[in-house]
Parts: sequence; structure tokens; C-alpha cells
Amino acid sequence: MSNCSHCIMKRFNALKTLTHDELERFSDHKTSLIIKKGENIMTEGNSINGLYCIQDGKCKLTKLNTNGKEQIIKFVKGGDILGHRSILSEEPVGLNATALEDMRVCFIPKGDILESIRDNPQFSLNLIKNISLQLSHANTSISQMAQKPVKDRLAETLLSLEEIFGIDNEDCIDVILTREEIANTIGTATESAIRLLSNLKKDGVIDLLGKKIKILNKNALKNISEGY
Amino acid sequence: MSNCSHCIMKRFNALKTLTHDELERFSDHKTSLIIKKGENIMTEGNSINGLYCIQDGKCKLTKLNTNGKEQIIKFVKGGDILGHRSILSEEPVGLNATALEDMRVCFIPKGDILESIRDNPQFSLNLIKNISLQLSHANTSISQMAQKPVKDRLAETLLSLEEIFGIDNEDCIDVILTREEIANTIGTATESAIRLLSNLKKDGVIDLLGKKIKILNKNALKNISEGY
DNA sequence: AAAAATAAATGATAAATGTCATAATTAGGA
DNA sequence: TCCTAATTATGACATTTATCATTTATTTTT
Repeated sequence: MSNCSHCIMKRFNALKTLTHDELERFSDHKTSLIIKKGENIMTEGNSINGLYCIQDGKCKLTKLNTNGKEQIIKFVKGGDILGHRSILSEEPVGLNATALEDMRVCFIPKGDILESIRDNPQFSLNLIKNISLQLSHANTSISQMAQKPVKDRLAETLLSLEEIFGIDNEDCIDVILTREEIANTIGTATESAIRLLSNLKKDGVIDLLGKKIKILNKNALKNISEGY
Repeated sequence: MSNCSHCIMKRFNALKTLTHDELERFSDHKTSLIIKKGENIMTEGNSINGLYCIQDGKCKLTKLNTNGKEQIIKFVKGGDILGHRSILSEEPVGLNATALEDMRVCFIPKGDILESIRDNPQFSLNLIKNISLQLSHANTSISQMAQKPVKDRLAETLLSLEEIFGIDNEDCIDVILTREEIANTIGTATESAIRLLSNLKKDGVIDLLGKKIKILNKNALKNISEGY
């Protein structure tokens, strides 16, 4: 099994402040796992006893509303970590993490993480910064959900998806989402999302190639996202 | 000037884990201030060099949207703390904190806080838990803003306001908000908020006494908030 | 206390969005 | 490969929500 000291993960996030010794300890105790598309890494309400490092693949973080609808809160990809909030706050997991494609994930037991939190203030601080940043993004999201029309939110979401996942060799946003998932991200009915995507295509702002979406005019999208 | 060791604040939040010595240090360096209704304790985008302890009074945390609308993200009252997120993440303040009534606030300089964070792991952990909890609430908020109709969100907000601020001697929710502020909390037009409040009154679910709101049927409100 | 400014309430209407029905297309399994 | 199921697309319509105009009530200022 691979060694954490050589893992690409340690280039990212809080993990980059870990010492060689800490990484060795992680290596000894970690388990690697494959999560198949559609499976959950974490499930809302469950408790968790470790940290997940996403090696490869993409997932969505969702919340099931009291009315039965799924809301996508955030997208996560290789290099990101999951579960640290729950470890730090000693609370159950707040969101479902569902694989959008097959994923490679490492699981590092809670004990090792807590040890590093105790011994390595910089690691601890970086975890806090990560959570703080998430809170900041969440607040922005609340504001946009509450006050922007669906069209603006769609534009915003497309830009943000390209930001997160980049583009493939055909310049399309490098993630495959169903129209329903797009709708569940912006908080609208699937049909509305489909219609608005069609409109954006008709206006030459994006192109639709099956499920793949290509942004043709980023500036136009940005304007739409800001209500112009 | 009063001594932090005897302050009611230390019964709340992260502060209750502070030692006597730490509280003495805080006492030596703290400044007390009065914030008048309408004034800002913190302003979005500004940097901050300390922690605010709310002794008394209420404020709203808001965010100005790109379309110029104000979104109320959270309400804060006596016993709460402000500014810890910014200190921990070393980022500018993300939200405006505007007094809803005259407030008494203590300011404790960043240096003292950082010292306690370093020396007192339990204090540090409690700050993290506070932020984690806020993130959890924010995610719930995103989901509700995105997927619930305005009426449901209003019902939810009224329940949550009573939860936060309690009731006065006439059983009214113990905070005075303009209809515009209510609208900015649930993310709708002021006229819509007014209309929906009138409907709730007509249905006998709430009573409206000027700006004061009295919840008459909590169960009915809960049902409405869940879409029934 | 009167005047002016602000906030609340309500009606009329327009615009945005959701729902339901159905057809076309695509993806996945036998 | 064909068949089935799921997804995408589109139209018709209902509902929700926003906007604008106006009146009434409440606060604030003079």
C-alpha cells in the first residue's frame, strides 16, 4: 500500500503542514477504499471516526430537506478532505457525501488526527481555516439563494463548477451532472433548470453536448449571475 | 470598570472554559463600549483585531448582495461572541453586525485571545465547535432558502426568532424588527412578507401588535414551515 | 402638537417559477 | 443488439412572488 509521505494529498489543504513522522503514522493506520459511483462516503446523521482524504474522483455533499428534496451544498474533488468538521465538533456528520463517479479515498482513524491536532498547532489552525472558509462560502450561498432569481443562480453555479472542476480536452466543464443535480444545486425544479440551460444555449452563452456543458461566454455568464 | 471574572459572559460559550488568570488578563486589556441602535460593531470586509463579547442588546449579521439587497444571515444577542471566526481564519470580517437596539459590548484584543488559544486547548476547541455549529446551521439555511416557499420560510423564521430571543411579558417575540428586516431574513420582498404575516394573523396562527409578533399556535407554524 | 418622514398595508398587475402531461432522446441491462 | 428504464426536452397551465401605485398608520422632527 502506498505511503502517505509520498501522497499527492499532502500538497493540499491542512495536510501540507504535517511532519514526516505524522505522515508515517498515518500510513501505518490508514485504509484505502474505492467508492463506487452513487455510493456514500458519509451519511447525514451518522457518526464518523476518522478523516477521509479524497485521492481521486468527485462527489457531492447533500442535505435532505424536510420536504424530501435533496439540496446539493457543495462539490468535493481529489485533494479535498472530508469529515474534519465532525471530528473537531464531535457531532454527527451533517451532510451526505455521494460519489459522482468512482473514487479512491483514504481513511485515517480519528485517533491519529486528534494526536496531530494536539501536537501540531499549524495543522489544527489549518483545519479551522478550512472550516471558516466553508462558513464564509455558506453565508454567501444563503444570500444568493435567498435573493437572486433562478437564472442568476444557474449562471453563478456554472461558473463555479468550471472553477472547481476545470475543463476537459473539449473545453467542457469537467464534471458530469444530471439536470436534476444541477436543479438541486441551484434550488429549482428540474424542468426550470432544463429550460434555462436551453435559453443560455440559444443565446450562445453556453453549449450543451449531452450532459457536458461548455461555457462559451464567461463574461456574459458573470453578468447574468449579477442580475444584468 | 467591571472585572471579567465576574462577568455573566463567562457562563456562556467558549468563554466558560477560561481560567481565572486568563479572565484577569482579559480584564486588564478589555475595553467596554456602547453601540447605539443602527451602528455597526463590525463591517463586512474590514479587518478586526479582537473579540467582541455581547453583554447586552441584540444585533443582526448581514451581507450585502451584489444586487444591493441586504440579507440577514443570523441574529446575535447578549452572551454571544463576535469576531472569533475572523481572528482564527486571519481573514477580514465576512458580515456586518448592526445593532438592533443599544448594546453593551466588550472588546478583548486579539493578542490575549491568541494567547488563550495557544495555552488553553479547551478554549480553542470550543471556538471551533462554535464555528462548526454555525456552519451546520448555515447549511440548513441554504437548503431551506433554496427549496422552501416564502410562506414556509416565514413560519420557520418566526419560530426561530422566538427560540433565539424568547418572549416578553405579553408573550410576544422579544425583538423588534421592521417588516423589511423580516423580509431580508427570509429573502423576499417587503410587501410579500407583510402580506404573509397578515394571512397568518387572519388564520389565527399569530397576532400582530404593531411591530411585535405573538405566536398563538406554534404547532400550526411548525406544520407550515414543513410545507403542510 | 403639527408637520414631515418613514413604515405598514393593500390592491392591481406583471413576471417568475412550479406542476403536470407528453414526446424525444439517451443510457443501461438482459 | 434490442428492450426497458431513465433522462432530457418542451408545451400548457397554475401558482407563487415581485413590482408598482396608493392609502393608512406610525415615528420622528420641528
